[in-house]
Amino acid sequence: MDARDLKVFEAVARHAGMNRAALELHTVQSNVTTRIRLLESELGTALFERHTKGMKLTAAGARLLPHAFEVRTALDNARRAVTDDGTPRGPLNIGSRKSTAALHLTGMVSSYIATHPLVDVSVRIETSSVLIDMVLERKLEGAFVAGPVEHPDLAGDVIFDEELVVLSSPEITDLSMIDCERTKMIVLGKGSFYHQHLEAILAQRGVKELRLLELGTLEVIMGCVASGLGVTLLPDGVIGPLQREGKVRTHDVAGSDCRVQTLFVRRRDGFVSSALAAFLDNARAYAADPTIN
Amino acid sequence: MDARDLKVFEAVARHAGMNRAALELHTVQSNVTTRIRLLESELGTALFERHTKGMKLTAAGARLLPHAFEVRTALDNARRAVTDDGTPRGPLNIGSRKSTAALHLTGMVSSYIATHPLVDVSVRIETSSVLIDMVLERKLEGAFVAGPVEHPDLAGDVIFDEELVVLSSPEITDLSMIDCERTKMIVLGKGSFYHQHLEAILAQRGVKELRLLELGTLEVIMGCVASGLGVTLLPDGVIGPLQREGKVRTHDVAGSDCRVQTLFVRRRDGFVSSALAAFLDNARAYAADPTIN
DNA sequence: TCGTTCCTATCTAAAAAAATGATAGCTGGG
DNA sequence: CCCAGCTATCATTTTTTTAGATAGGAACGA
Repeated sequence: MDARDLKVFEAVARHAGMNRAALELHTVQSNVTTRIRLLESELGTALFERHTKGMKLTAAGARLLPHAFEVRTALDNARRAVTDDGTPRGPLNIGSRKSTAALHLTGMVSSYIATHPLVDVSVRIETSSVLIDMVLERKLEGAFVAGPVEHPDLAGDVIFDEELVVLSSPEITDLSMIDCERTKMIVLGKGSFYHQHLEAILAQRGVKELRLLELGTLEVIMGCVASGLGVTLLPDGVIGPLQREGKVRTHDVAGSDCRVQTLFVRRRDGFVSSALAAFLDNARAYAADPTIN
Repeated sequence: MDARDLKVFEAVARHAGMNRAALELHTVQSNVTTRIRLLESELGTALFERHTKGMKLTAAGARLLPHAFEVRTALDNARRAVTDDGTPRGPLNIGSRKSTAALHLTGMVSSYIATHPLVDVSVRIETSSVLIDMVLERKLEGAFVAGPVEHPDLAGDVIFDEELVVLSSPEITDLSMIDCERTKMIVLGKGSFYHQHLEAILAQRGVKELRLLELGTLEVIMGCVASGLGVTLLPDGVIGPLQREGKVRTHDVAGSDCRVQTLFVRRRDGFVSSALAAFLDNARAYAADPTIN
């Protein structure tokens, strides 16, 4: 059994037919027939049931199919490993959930592209579950998603592990002081993790039915909070200056399990290019000290 | 690039020479030379430095080598997947640390071999770290080891998560009553996890310098404890009957972080045979209810 | 210094394997 | 009943792989 045989096998399985497979493989049907027959005789098992309208995987064939994929990706990774000489270069396709992007991506990416000018970075913004699917389908090399993630094919590294705090204008010394009529919940994305948690926290503290205000960037949100337009929920690490200047006030929500972990997930069998490895190093350095730039 | 090429590549890398590789591959040297040359020209990189005394991997070659292994094991797994028709049969090579073996192996294995008569079970008893190495080297399909285990190539499942209790004869109502002169620490293995913990717990409770008594089986240990010969430390799940009959007394050690996790670890890229899958199902069922037999 | 040994590179002819194109045979649907 | 669409098989050509022989370079020891 060889990788070539498995390629043919995979094509036949996918198209459920030798003619169609031959077309894809740029060869002729008789050839495909022979290869499959030889493969079957080598393995001592029928891999397909022959029907007048095409081929159908037998149980043994169905068991083989995922391994055919594995062999293919292993060969693929091998090819890339040779090409990748350790200098980060070429495309880097990653994903991020919206809030992580808003809070940290600029910081991470700007320092990265400065030190690695040969890499073409592309960041796709989606929800965590969409990103996870894209990573599983190998459409992304990895993605920042909300933890925890448990999947046998995924490896996850905790990059950010942040305590969340409620932010308000300095006048609000206690969350119960909030004027429900005039104060809004300010969030990066409607329905996001932060939105849901903020709602839960406020409800728990007797503040109910606040209107929503969705804003796209961290700076605008902070401005609006400072001016008393509403409250928001953010990791305490990103607030820094404004708080020190007394423009906003933080409210601990220690009781409410408000720790958010952001993982970088990638396929375990995926190839870690130099560009990706360097990006992760950079991200971890940034997470350890965001001012590092 | 093909799996065959990688096999040749691997042999040359391993033997650091084409003649020696040719010998292993049952072919001639000229052939090996050609294959390597073709592979290099296909990849566009030199994989070896040619020296008068043999070949030495270049940086690119060194990057390729682990992927060559991966391709080989992927092909290996593919072959096995076809052969393995879902009925557990054939060899099953696993390992276990001593204490897990003493406490649980009989229970797990006896029910397993009863339901899966075609499997040849072999259990190797070693320390956790030795077992982990053996699993990594693919000498074992998996092993019961003490958790936690963190290794990128290993997948671990928690099978047993047990609370430890100190056992004594019924007369000892408090550990401080222990007569240091006459009472011994009874353990399955000198220096084991249980031994070390028992020592620490007793020291913490002011009981010091007990002599050691090492016994091979659980039954003997329980007997000796019941007769007042000494104290021991065991998972609370395995004690059952004797305690209910009032022959031994348990002493909680809640304070001292005495929870022991036993993981079943295996290589992530290893093939999970039907025999192994069935064994793990069986083990989990046993762990959930040890009386299930 | 010379010969021996161990290594890789290269060439040619033979053998093996793979691809092709043509043909036959099967089956279900119009 | 014939046609469309499929797989199996065969003879032929093409490509790839293998074997065997030879050349050349470098280290080692007598």
